[in-house]
Amino acid sequence: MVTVRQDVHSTGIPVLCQSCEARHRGVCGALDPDQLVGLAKTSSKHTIEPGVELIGDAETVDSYSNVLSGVVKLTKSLSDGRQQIVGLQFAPDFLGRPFKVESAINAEAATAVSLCSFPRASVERMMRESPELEHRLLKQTLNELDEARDWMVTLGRKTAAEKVASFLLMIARNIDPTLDPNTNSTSFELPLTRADIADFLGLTIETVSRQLTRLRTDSVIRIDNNRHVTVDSLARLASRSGA
Amino acid sequence: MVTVRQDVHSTGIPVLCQSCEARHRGVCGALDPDQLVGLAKTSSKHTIEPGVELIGDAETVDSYSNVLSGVVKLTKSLSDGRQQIVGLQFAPDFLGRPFKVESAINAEAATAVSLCSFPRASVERMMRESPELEHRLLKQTLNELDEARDWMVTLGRKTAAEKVASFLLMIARNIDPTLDPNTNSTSFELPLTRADIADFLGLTIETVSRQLTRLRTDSVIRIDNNRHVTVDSLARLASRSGA
DNA sequence: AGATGGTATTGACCGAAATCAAGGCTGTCG
DNA sequence: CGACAGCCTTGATTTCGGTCAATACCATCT
Repeated sequence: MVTVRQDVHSTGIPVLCQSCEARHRGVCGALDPDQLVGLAKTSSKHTIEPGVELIGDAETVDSYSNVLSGVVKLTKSLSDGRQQIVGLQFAPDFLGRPFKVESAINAEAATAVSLCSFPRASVERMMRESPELEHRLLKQTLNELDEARDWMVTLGRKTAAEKVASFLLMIARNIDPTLDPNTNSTSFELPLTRADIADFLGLTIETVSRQLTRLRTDSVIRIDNNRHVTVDSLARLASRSGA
Repeated sequence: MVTVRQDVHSTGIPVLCQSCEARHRGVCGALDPDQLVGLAKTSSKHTIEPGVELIGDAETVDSYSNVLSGVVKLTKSLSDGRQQIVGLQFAPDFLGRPFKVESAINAEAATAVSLCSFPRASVERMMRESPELEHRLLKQTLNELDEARDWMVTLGRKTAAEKVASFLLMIARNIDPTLDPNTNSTSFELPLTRADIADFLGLTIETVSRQLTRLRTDSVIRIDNNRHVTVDSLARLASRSGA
């Protein structure tokens, strides 16, 4: 028998499913205790290795998930193999496309990822019963739309140097949402390889590499082990991001 | 006293507000008759000239609108003036960003546009009362997100020639939603200038012009008066769009 | 008609990023 | 250990699209 714990997470978000004692804002926060018991019964926690495909292009999607930790990349491809990353999902984002059985996009773990998944049917039933859940989904979707449009500007109008700087800033802000623009130093692990960054920015790996070395030789950032980035001057990084 | 007519439009969409006897799917279809009377009282129809700004960057938005006819372009700009069109709204799209007072984007009439507008407060009240309305908004938002992500692929990974071909196909499909891929000929008025197309595709006007002349000299399309496009071979256009 | 202004086309040239190619670093496995 | 595979960096060269500049087209107004 599954029981539901109702602790409060340090972020203030209720910890709801026993199967995933972690922040869970995307879905659970909108439900009442009875619904939560039902949801907890059908939910399951997964840990996924980097590179594993979560949702294949043109596959039918039979579950929805909350991202509990790690980064998931959403990609689209042209028939000849050219690829574009169209979104990154960080915890506690919701993963899945309501009202459509077929997915036109690919979801893949960029880092190690832990997920809490629910069967499609449970989520859709609960959406019908609980307007508050749909309201939250609408809010997340509107945020994702804003982000997508911001990246359209980056893709369409920024130079390679500006793209890379914008990317680093975006990652820094997502890893540490409390980051304020006045601090001048921060550091984080890059969740993406050079190839992923290139696919995200519409560039080649060589160009990404060259721009990163340029930021390095100009002492804006340092990079250890290809992954660990230290930003020495957030202001200088921002000034190179094309506003 | 305002009365509400409840005819059915030729598209099957109910015609609801007296002030805008036209298709109106975005908002009104989700409301019950009582709500509609309330909405009709506060709604107002506007006709807007090409080039007029509807929502300014960083302005507060105090109304929501349905696009009844024409095309609205949504743009974002960098501080140095570089501009990117991040979306086009065709009838019967809904215009406005719920849950946010400030708009980060600019909306401008690309063609002559007619709108049916509602005060922010009416729409938000009705959203609270009517889950069905929120449901429709969620669906439209998800569709816009899909479109935005499709364009991210175009912006990031397609060549200039593919971008222009993709653009023409997208316009053709929006102007005539019943267009099936087997017909080989269609024609329409371009709703955007060369400058707008360039801003949409992340190119310059010169490049857009050159690609259009190339399609013309290759007899894929014809153009009259800079605006009226006839596609002679939809299949050949599609084969140049990069899939 | 001629003048004006907005919009589109065309050509010559240039430069940023792609492509091609070589080599370095790190970790794993025989 | 050495060989191998992945990932990243760096350099040389090419190319696609941008920039600059001239011209054309068309509508409107005098």
